[in-house]
Amino acid sequence: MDLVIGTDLGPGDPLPAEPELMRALGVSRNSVREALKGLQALGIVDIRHGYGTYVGTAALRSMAPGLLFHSRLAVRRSNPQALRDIVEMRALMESGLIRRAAVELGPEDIARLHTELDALEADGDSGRAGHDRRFHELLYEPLGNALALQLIALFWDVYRTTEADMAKPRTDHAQVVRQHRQVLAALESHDPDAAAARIAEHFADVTARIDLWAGRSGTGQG
Amino acid sequence: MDLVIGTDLGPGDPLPAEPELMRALGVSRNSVREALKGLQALGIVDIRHGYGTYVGTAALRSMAPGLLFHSRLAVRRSNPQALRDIVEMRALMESGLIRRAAVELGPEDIARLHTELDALEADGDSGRAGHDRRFHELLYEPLGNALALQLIALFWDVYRTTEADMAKPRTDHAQVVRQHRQVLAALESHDPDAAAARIAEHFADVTARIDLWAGRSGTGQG
DNA sequence: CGCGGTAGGACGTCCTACGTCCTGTGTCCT
DNA sequence: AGGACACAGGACGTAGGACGTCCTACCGCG
Repeated sequence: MDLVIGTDLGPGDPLPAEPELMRALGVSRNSVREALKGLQALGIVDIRHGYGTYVGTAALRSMAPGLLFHSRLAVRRSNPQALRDIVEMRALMESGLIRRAAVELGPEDIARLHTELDALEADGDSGRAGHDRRFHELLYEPLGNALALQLIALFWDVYRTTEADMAKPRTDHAQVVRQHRQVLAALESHDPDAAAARIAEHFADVTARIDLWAGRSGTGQG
Repeated sequence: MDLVIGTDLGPGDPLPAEPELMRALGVSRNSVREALKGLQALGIVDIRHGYGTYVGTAALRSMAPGLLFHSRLAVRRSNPQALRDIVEMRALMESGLIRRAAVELGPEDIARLHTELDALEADGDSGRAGHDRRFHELLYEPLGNALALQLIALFWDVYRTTEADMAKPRTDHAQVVRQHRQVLAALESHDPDAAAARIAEHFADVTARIDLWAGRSGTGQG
């Protein structure tokens, strides 16, 4: 890490090859590779077979496996708290950001959201995940906070994957579409409070679904 | 990861030794070690020299290096946006959580916060970081959201370390103490709105300090 | 001019050997 | 008998070499 920062390399730039790192750092190739493997896991470098090693660009996608692992472990032990925590963080972040979105989003942003929402409604339950995720992305993309985008995407992925591990009550597709439309309506009227309230409702439903699962499958406390 | 989840291991439990993993997975020790090194970076396993390998407990501390790396890289290139993003996320999370804290914290929690704040004031600028961090931890520890605690601690660490990289305007110690006391007062009167407002003020100051740095040292946009 | 084969670089995997750290056991000294 | 030290064993850490796979670039051939 210090080497990259010290040599003025930027995201996407190629790192020295393994043999050169061996000489530069005075260690064997095994150690170099293990270090790179660790950095790769953290998203600091991007290793491409037969091509080279490059400075990474996305910091947070890399922690999805770690978070996912612990969540799955918790769910596997019938402890719903990890899922509740994730949903609470999503609710906190989105409730705050949606206020900015209500103020800052322009007509073309709104139009894109309408398009995505129509696609979500049309696709039915099959292709649902993709459009739902994309909708939440489009909500906050114009705000210019790359970290927020990555965090929300991260938690979305972790939640969705973990959810798949548990035999959960089916989601009401029509209800999801309706809630999203209400959020969009609040955005169009540039009403931060209403938008935040709608988002809060959405997440309250999600939490309720987790409680339902916890009640019939787990201990309720782990 | 699948092996751990599949064999009903929990956090803290020991993993099979490297030779056994070689046999179980049918790969060489190098590959086993590189895989473990990646999992270690993600906080999924905890490797202890001469002792053994264990299932990890803290999921998020592991992504500090990655986030830290990208933030330092951004600051080094005079791009303050990464820092602004981090502070905005802290503000979003803490503003939301502080409302729950205002309602749920008991007298003994408040007492602990007073103690920590006194220590912060007494220590002056030298030991400041530790007490400031601990204060924010104590605020949200009773809420039972382990993920939130880890995220806040993570962002706190990343922000503090990155801040150290830039020649920044000094923080007004007395002002920090005063702001924290105001937050605590709002908590004692169980007033969520006031607490959230005080926290928002605190973070507004932090953001202002970043803008000051950006204005005199960077491009303002990278 | 276009296509396919070939050479080189870079990462992926494997094997072997030795070093370091920790623990448990056994012996020796007190 | 009790405690300190030495030793052996297990587990992770590091090193060096060899070969395989993937990708790119170059060159000859049609």
